[in-house]
Amino acid sequence: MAERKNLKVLVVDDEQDIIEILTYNLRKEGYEVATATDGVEAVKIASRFLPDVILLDIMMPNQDGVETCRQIREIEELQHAFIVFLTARSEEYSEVAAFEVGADDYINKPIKPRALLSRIAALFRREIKKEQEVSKISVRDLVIDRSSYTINKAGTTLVLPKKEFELLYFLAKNPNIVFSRDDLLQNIWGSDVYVLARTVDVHIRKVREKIGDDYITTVKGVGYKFEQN
Amino acid sequence: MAERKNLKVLVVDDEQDIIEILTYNLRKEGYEVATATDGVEAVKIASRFLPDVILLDIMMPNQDGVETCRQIREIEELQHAFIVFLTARSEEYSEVAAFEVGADDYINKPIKPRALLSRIAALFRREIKKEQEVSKISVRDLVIDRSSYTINKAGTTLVLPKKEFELLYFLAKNPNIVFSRDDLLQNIWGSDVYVLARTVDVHIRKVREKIGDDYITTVKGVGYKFEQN
DNA sequence: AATTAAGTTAACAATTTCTTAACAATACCT
DNA sequence: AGGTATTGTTAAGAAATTGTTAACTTAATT
Repeated sequence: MAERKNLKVLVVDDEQDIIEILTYNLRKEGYEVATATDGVEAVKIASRFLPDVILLDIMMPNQDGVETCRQIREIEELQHAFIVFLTARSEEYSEVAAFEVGADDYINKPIKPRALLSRIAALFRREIKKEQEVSKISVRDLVIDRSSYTINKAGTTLVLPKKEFELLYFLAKNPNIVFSRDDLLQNIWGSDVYVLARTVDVHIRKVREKIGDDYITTVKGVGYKFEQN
Repeated sequence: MAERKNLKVLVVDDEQDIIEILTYNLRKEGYEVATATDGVEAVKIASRFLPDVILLDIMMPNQDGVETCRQIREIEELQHAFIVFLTARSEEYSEVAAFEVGADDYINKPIKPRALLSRIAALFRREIKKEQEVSKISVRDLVIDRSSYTINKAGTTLVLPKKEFELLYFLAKNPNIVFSRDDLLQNIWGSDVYVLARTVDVHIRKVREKIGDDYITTVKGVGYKFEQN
């Protein structure tokens, strides 16, 4: 997995084992890694290492993750670093506080390396997408507006429920490309949601009901696609 | 859910109940399943069964999951098998050790069959995508586009059913090479599908009907080929 | 807490695609 | 040319996939 230009990750955890596993896996994927074993050290190192991602254990001696996060956010150059909290399932006390101080994501231990990596990768992808993502797209006679979750078709305005909107938006954004139901689930529902593939069909049906049958076509045995013309 | 070519899963757990539930669900999804009730047996069976996925209980009599995992990883042919640990929430002693010995994922009991299945499916999706090839090929006046599942011929767009599309795609990708009906069945239908060889003829006929007779030629007594010029 | 909306699942219907079998047509061989 | 093997073609029905509806579950809202 090359292609990445030297992204830097700072791992902060008081357990040496966890540091080792994460470091090992991240390096294997081509990330540059630094580590810290408590909050105070973390702030110190972060300010010099300038990581793109910070994996931060919540429960730590000396200074906990929430406070550490707050301090990191005050550092100018780390304003845009991704901060991901690591936490044991039980200690949910901080869940809310975590986001309040500016965390970007939240991962429960036990940590699954693959899941973690794919989530980190996703953070960057999201970032890239945000830059390119237009809130409004026009295809054929539809104007799909992300900011209001509405579809404008020939003067009339439709409001779609979230999933239906996302589905239409995703397909319309990638016209003429067939997506399998699993692809759609991955992209719209996310990788950690387990719903039946046929759920997609129901949403497709509802979208068609609202915008008409001739936008989304079925490729039997494969999936669905949005027809450009 | 077809589409999968005989993926093999080895289930290792000392509780008969769990084995049965998992086996039942996996078989229903079309996986080939073998089972073992302790670590020693697991290694023995794994080395002959050569599973693609190994679901491994951590707490087992005789030899625990971590040690078993280590031994399995030493077997050359199982280097790339996915190993997923199953564990009761409480016993987190092994969390770290598990990944150290090369586990790929980690699932807490009680196991929700659906989540498990979708996770296993996800493991393979990643693999399969890698193998995916060029999505667009141009031969003569045809453009065969895998991403939209369409054929473009001199400005007009043709939509072929899946098998016909795959057949044309395969032949066009390897022009001027004669394939026997069995070759085509192997490559397009897969190695575990048993249909009569003459089924190919029918599909060839339909493809010819749609794109014209002068692309695919018959080599009597041998098979079919796509004519480059 | 009750009500409403959204999302998911399950069941059945409708449709399309695939496969088979039968017969016709064609090429190949002696 | 006649016989044989192979392929072309068609149509019927099997199998697989998708459409559609309604019941149910979950989440949001009042």
